[in-house]
Amino acid sequence: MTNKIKDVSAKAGVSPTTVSRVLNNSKLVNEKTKRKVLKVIEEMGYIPNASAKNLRSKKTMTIGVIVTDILVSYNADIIKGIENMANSLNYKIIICDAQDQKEKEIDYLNLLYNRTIDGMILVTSTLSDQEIIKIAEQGYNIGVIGRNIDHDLVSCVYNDNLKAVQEVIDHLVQNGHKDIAFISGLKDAVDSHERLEGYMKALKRNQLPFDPELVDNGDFSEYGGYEAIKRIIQRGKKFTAVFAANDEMALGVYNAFKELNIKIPEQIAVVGVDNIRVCSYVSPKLSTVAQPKYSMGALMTEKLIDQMNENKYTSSRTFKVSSTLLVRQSSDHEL
Amino acid sequence: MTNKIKDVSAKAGVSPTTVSRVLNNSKLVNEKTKRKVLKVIEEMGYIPNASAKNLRSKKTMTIGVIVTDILVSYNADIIKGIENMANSLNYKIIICDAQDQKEKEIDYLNLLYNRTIDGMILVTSTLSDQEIIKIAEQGYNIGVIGRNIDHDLVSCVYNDNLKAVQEVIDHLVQNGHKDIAFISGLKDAVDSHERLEGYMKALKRNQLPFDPELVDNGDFSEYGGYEAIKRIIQRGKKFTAVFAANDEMALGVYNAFKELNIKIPEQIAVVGVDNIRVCSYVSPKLSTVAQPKYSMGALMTEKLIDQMNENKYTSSRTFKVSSTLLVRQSSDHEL
DNA sequence: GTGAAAGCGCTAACAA
DNA sequence: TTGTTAGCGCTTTCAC
Repeated sequence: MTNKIKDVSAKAGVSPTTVSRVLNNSKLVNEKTKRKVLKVIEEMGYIPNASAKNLRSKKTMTIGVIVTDILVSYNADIIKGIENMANSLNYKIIICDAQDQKEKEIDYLNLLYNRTIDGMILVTSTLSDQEIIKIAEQGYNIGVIGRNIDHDLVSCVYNDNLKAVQEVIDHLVQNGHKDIAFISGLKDAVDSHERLEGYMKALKRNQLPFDPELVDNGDFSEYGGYEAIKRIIQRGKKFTAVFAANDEMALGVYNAFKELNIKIPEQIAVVGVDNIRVCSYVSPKLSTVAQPKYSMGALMTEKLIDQMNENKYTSSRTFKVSSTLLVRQSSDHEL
Repeated sequence: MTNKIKDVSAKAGVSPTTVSRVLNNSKLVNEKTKRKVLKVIEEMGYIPNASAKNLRSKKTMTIGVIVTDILVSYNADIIKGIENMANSLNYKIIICDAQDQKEKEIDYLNLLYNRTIDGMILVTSTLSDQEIIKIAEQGYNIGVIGRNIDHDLVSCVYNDNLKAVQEVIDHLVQNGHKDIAFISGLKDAVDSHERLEGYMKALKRNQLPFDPELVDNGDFSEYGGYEAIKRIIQRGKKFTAVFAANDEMALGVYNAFKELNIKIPEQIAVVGVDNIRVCSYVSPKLSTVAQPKYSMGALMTEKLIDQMNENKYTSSRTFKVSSTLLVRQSSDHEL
């Protein structure tokens, strides 16, 4: 069988504890002893058993990440940020693809309960604030990306949706647009509420009326955006710009206008959110709001690990990050 | 503290062993006893400790996945296939983003050695065949996606590159092309060799001469493709079609021809490989070779888990999958 | 069908 | 600075 600490300690003429101390970089060990032990470890090709260590130390140095769908590039960018930061702090990550099923999401939380992982990061979860708070109050380390939950035990990194939306509307108004349609996301998504709120506030600030007939919901998919804009068009109201709550739906809007032979941006301006890769490849290039996804993942991870190790209440567990409006061809035209 | 098996067994009036049997669906337990134990578990909200279980049973039900870069959609698709299959077989996956660094890749293999994971899947690894075989011979479960390693202990799922390339060349020849440039990938990538070989074979089969001046290497990036095609153009040879070893490089080819005001597909045909999402959004839509990425990931996972549990030599650990040529606008024009 | 005893390989607590 | 002892919580014998 493989070597154990006992084998190393016997060969090095020290106790298992000393070997353990060397392995864990404890200062409580003489430099000379350390070198001797290290040499034996090298010679024997000894590798510590992680399961035994986990059991005894009650830590696994692993963080779980639940995402709705790995393939969505928004999530992939965040995962990259999480993985990189985790790795640099000696943590591993377990990826959980919930496939848009709340049931699966709840299932994955077992990794937290059965101590497979030390903490969990939820990327745009479908769990309610209350459900998440309850988990945190049971003593589990949990963080959420994309939403602000007001609780000392839940770390959050989220976006300043209001500011982002206002920036978009201001930009469109500056280009002479007065009738701006808005395609919101799923009705019960937190982001959707905030963005709709931002839309209304921004209209007011620009002294423009709010017309509910110019608003509809999509499901964040390309086809959902296509259908939503079709519904808005059918209502017969005039509008010269469309703001979609994400890029996928904005692409659906492109499809609808292509069918109708309406030119973007000459006849209609379109702006999305997320800055997915396709934005720069479609014609015309799609204006969008870019979120610092990688940084959001990295920041969340740093804070969660901090929380796990400090294990104390800090008042600032919540981080609001800003996004950037990228004006491309699809909205770069003055009326 | 949290409940342990002992607490459950005491309350249920049975031995810890029996509780363990219930937990693991052993048949060696009376239906009545089982129900009783289950009821107590439910009441106490008992959750087994995974670390203890891992230590004792010498399994973690976890598979590691090393990818060069999560953000590359080719990898993301494969990961999705792996995650889904693993999950359905009750396994978890740990994602390792090697960020194109061989050093990091080697580092991650420690997860295998220290028993954090039961097996490892390499997605287009930079390790040599010999290095991988050595790991397998040490008794670790390892599988590779994207390459065929001829060894009983290494599971492989890879693509029939030769056939794919021949299909592309045949398609171009059918459309009247006789001078077909080829942009290969990194010189030392296995895929590159195979695709170049396929290119030469296909030319021969169509009785076309092979001109090395129509071949160049890129680094699989968009800009790499741009530079490669520029070099080929500068040599002054005539050609009417370009086959790039992946879509990113094909996009670089688009950029070069746009600069030169040369029309695709009227003046030049372009075909890529991978079927990344952007293909369908650029103008003209890019013809490409689609690999069954999701299935490759799923298949690999199924086979690796099989291998881990059967723990016996099987002669067929190697699976060749076929790809599909998707003819879109960029090559849909007869000369 | 059930249980008692042993121990997976490590580290924490305490003692020296 | 080092070592001894005692378990972490589970499953695996082996016995009944």
